[in-house]
Amino acid sequence: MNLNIVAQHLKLSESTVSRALNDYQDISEDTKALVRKAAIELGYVPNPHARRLASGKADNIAYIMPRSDGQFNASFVIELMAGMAEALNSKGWDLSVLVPNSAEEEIKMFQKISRTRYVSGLIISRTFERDVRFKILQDLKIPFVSHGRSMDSAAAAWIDIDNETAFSDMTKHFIALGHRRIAYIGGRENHNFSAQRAVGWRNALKQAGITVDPDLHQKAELSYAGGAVAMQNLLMLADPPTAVCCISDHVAIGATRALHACGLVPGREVSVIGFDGLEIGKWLEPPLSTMKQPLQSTGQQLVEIVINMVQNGDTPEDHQKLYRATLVRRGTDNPPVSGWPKHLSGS
Amino acid sequence: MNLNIVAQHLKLSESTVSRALNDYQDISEDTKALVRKAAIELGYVPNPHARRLASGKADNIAYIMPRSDGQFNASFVIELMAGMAEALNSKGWDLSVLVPNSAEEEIKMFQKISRTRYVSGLIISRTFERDVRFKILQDLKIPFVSHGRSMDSAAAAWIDIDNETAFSDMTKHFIALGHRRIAYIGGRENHNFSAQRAVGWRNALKQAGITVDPDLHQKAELSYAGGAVAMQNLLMLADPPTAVCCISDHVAIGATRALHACGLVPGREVSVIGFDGLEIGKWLEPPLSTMKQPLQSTGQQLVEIVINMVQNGDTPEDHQKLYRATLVRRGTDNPPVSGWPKHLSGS
DNA sequence: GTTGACACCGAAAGCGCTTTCGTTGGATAT
DNA sequence: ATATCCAACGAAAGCGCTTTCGGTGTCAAC
Repeated sequence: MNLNIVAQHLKLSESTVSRALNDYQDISEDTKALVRKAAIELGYVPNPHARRLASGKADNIAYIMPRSDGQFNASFVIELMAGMAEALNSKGWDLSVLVPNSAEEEIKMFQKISRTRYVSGLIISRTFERDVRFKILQDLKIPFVSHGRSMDSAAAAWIDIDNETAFSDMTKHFIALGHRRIAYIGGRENHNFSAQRAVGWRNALKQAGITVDPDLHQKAELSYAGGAVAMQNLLMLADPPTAVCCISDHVAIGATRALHACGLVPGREVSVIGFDGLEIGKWLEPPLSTMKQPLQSTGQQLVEIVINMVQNGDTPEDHQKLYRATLVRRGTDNPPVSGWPKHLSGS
Repeated sequence: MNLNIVAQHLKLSESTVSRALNDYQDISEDTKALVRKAAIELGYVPNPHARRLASGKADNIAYIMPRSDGQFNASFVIELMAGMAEALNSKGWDLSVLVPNSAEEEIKMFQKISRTRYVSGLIISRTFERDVRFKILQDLKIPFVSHGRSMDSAAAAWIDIDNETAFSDMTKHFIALGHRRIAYIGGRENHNFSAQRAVGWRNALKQAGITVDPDLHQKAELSYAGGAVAMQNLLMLADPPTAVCCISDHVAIGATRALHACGLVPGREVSVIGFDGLEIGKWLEPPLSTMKQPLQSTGQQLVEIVINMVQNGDTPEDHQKLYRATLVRRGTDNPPVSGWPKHLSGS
């Protein structure tokens, strides 16, 4: 079942049928209708490879999936991909996933794409504070959009959440509840979002006239274990915090585990707020407070941006969007209690 | 940079270069070496679309990603996909993901694939007890492998865990700890694994001479909320269980939440074991006992099976593998305690 | 009646590769 | 010497589609 057969069946030429299906202007509406009808009846679907070879367009986009290293949030990625696949499918495009094992391998993938053009657009994520990929992709002239900014993303297209404001909001919320010793458990700061979130925390403290104690800034692995270790460090301080801002729900969960281990209750002696809005948080004891980012449609939007860049040659800079995260109070954010820290509360 | 240029550069014909790169037998080793060297130097990478059009082979695999409906385990899917992508990448194949919104849409995708052959093999998951997809894919002659069995998968290729044995093991473990009132929280049984796990639970009870109380068989949504509801139902029984087998870690987490809500401690009054071996379980209070399935390499194996079927025409039935899950004791599986259930323990 | 303009369609040349088949030359057998 | 065979390569026909270009036919305009 190919163009030729459809053409014969209609007693038209292949080229007419092709142009009719692609809605060219020099085909009459009557024949267009005829052709479309016949195509459906015969169950004709164009061969993508032939189409791509002839047109030189790949009509698919690739998503660089972050490697599963506990460093990221799986349900987040799934949600994102589902959004992408859906948006692409409605346009007849494909979604390929690439899973590089290392930064070098990722670059090699880019080069291969640039050679063969077998992928028309790219979506990257997990950006670093300084991220060479932006320059590389720009040099290779591969249309791409990033999920997350970078210091090198000024001329690129991206969607991101306003990390700084989010953690500023989170910290201000703690301050409003009456907290003064407010810690931040972040990542190792090579990831961009990690640095931004630290800034938000720090600024909110400064604005409230609270001195920033460097001991209260923990740098952890972005995992359950990392959160647990960081919280242990905080608890061992001479003057431990009464509230902790966590860079992710995973880290926050690890942190609450460490609290439990010391006989403390999250949200009582030490308040904790995570980030990501994972559903699992609802089902913990006590339920984890968090901040939620609107990722429902993020996947779709990423796709739409790339498609616009590929098809219409849109300027990347015109597609930069910042979203605001919202606080979800569930149970681990409360006013400070008396009797904690113990050594300060008298006998 | 295409075949033609490489050929001119070497003063050979296109066909010779092509066959040399594809390791045909009628090309001398000398020229093969020469061609390969030149290809690397010139940075030649064949155009996948042209290759696919000419050869009629797609050299890519599509994975039908389960829709994100809380019904499945996201990290599981990610892990699987990472394995697939890696295995495919080493062979130069691509991984596409398809996310159907409904069963009908999924069928349509199959039909499109069968028409255009733009995908050479398929990986499906989330099988139902009766699953029409097996017959459909066989009729359409699309090579595929399933992650999970079905009553209709006799002639198909699949990888699965031995659900029945796993839940039999789990139940026997509870019996060995001294439990007699052992409940099972499963799914609605249209999913195949759900039914199999129920059978394992039931058989283990029968073997131990314990009467199977239908009240102890809860059918829940496969989500946190579903687990919570099911546990509430169990707790309201006149004679509640002392141990609960849960179909998934998600359900188990919901169930423990319900226990906490009633002032009970998971692993004390009521023991709980989940299934999947999610890492999150380690970080709960108390840590959730579970059963772990070996999914490290499952993705890779799925891919290898499809590739073998596509390339060598392997018979599907020859690729059916059953894996055994192993118990991971963490904290919520303990012997029954006295004083529970209350009304049976006297005043 | 000739010219233009325009709407509509067909012919044909690719896109870059694979694969069949035919050709060549040299080695071997007779 | 002739016939036979095989290794090694080139020629050429596609794969199924897109896209440019040219060619009709029709109608209004001068």
